[in-house]
Amino acid sequence: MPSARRPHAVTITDVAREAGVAVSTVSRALTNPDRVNVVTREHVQQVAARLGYRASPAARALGTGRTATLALVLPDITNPYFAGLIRGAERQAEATGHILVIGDSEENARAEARMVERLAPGVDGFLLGSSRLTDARILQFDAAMPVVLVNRRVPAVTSVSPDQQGGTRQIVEHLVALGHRRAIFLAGPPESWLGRQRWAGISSAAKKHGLKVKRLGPYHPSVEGGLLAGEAALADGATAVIAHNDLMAIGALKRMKARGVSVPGDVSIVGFDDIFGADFCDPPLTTLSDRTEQAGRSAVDLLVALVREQARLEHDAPADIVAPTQLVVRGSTGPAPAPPLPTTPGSS
Amino acid sequence: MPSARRPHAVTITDVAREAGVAVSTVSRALTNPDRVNVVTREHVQQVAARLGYRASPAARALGTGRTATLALVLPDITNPYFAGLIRGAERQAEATGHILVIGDSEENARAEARMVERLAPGVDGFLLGSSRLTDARILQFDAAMPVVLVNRRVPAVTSVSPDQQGGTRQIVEHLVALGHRRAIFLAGPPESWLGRQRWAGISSAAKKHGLKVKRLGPYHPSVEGGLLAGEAALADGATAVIAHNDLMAIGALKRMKARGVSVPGDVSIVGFDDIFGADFCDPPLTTLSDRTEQAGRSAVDLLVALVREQARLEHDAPADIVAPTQLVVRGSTGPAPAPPLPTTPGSS
DNA sequence: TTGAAAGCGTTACCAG
DNA sequence: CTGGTAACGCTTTCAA
Repeated sequence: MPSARRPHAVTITDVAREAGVAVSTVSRALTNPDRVNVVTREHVQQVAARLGYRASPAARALGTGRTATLALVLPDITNPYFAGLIRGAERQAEATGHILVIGDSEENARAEARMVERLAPGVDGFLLGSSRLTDARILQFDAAMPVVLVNRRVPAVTSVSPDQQGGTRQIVEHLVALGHRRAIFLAGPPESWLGRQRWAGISSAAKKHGLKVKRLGPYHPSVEGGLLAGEAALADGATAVIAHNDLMAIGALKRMKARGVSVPGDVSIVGFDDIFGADFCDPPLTTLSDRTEQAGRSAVDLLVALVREQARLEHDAPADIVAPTQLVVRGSTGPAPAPPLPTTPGSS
Repeated sequence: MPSARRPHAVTITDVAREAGVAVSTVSRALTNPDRVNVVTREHVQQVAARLGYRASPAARALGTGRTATLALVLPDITNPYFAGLIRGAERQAEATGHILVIGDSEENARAEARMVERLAPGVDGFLLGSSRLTDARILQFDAAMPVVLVNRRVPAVTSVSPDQQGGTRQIVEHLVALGHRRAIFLAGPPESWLGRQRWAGISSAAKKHGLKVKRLGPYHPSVEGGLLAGEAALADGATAVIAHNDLMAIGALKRMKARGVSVPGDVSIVGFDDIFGADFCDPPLTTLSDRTEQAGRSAVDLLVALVREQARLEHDAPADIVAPTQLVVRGSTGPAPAPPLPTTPGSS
């Protein structure tokens, strides 16, 4: 009794037999058309089409060592911020003849490393989005296989990241222009490189402009985290709040609303990412926008190039794309409120 | 000069040599542990671990005909509604030892079919989410490989779908209780089974409750589509609007706001899906909620079972999970406004 | 330009 | 319980 496996529908051998040529000729006619006589080639191609032949990816991978599959690993698939990245990556993967597999690390470095190791044998390379891994671990993976970082930069590793320096400067200048003198930065996970860049950029720009900024956190980079963070921000009493990302900003917004605090009357809020919803929350969110779909496409292109280079044992200098960011000013930021009369010290 | 392929790091042969046993024994020790003597097994496993052995998915797939890979195809990866489905599917895929590949059909039946055909040779089965294909095409795919439908039912095909009949009843009763007498349904794509169910359920419940409902559309199931749809709804003058999904509802909401129409003062709006953002738009959206992450998990479980059945040539009756839905009442629905004094006919 | 045949890494069958 | 050895389907030398 034959084993109950699903046989690969129609194989190259079927095509070869039907076309009256050797399998090697079929292989060539289909993958290296120029290495085959025109009439042979067309004949083979027709037969293949007629029979509905589809090459077995497994067999091809076994022979070539390449799977035509790319992996995209993210800390939180449900964060709308990543939707654009996923779509961009998926489209470009398809355009370059690749399949995209997806992995969620749940904001967890260990899970991310496990995911990479689990996926590694079956893919040609990795797109690591907002990786929570250490630089050392990333370098280690990068040494073993093609890796492109998105939203992260590590020396000597190919990457695509949004310009945080310019972005944070825009934010700070916007707030200063509105008369704010004290701001709070609600920090996300310490593992977030983008978060660290944001804090660094804000601190530096703030110093330059005489804005006092205090960092609170870390908080989980979600609406729930923003709820907590918003509470803490309220207690501090700054007139401007810069959240690690829009999810947190929206959470903070919710909390302000619940507490009867007017945004932007009493406090202004700024986020990062310009995610779905940032334009229709109440008030709409002022936020730093970047083109995630484009980043996804670029990242795939870079990764595909890396895979090819590896196959040829060549090595270009790693590319480092820094994509522009743009502050989208909406209703959540406004002029700083007039400072309250200072309470006499000791009168409490 | 050796070809520049990436060799599969450490193979079963390496392990066999190092452990002093045959490759077949290694294979068994690792995949059918009970078919091997305890001490041999443990020895082999240790050696494999020490060498960092990872089976080649390609080689395994070639031999067994199974890839341990599942595909999830969706009409729009960026619709937040699908985020939960993606996450649920991804988690359960991981839990069952599978890899999840993702495909976006861009609301296009032809693209969806192409995607399925493109992915088919490399996966064990398909999760078709909100498929835009015809029943006939789905049956055709289902005959050729394991398929689980999500958000769609087709006779004899395994599926997981939210209870639209109960859901639409809840919506209609809610509106009727608020005193609405005329409503508009803003339709999505005709290819959407869920959309057709929604219209059917609403019509039927409306008739029962004496609510007049008119259908407008079809519109693209996006915020942009909702903008257009909202305009049309305004022109019609009904007091309640039921949108194909939350994306459209939010678009309609935006348009109302822009037109100075009060929601829910002048018109109430109801959506479907309870997506991210439905709770913080202005006003928050009354919408029919379903558990997408759970649906994703269930769908993967069903698909894995199908794959196993196929391998054993067994065939259970196809499962049809209908998951409960729940109306989440928020600020976008309220009492119907008092009817305006009827204008005298002919006085225009 | 084409054919024959040697892998690629696993699994599964068949002996022993 | 274990070893040897065909497959699995394709690519890629190597010859002709």
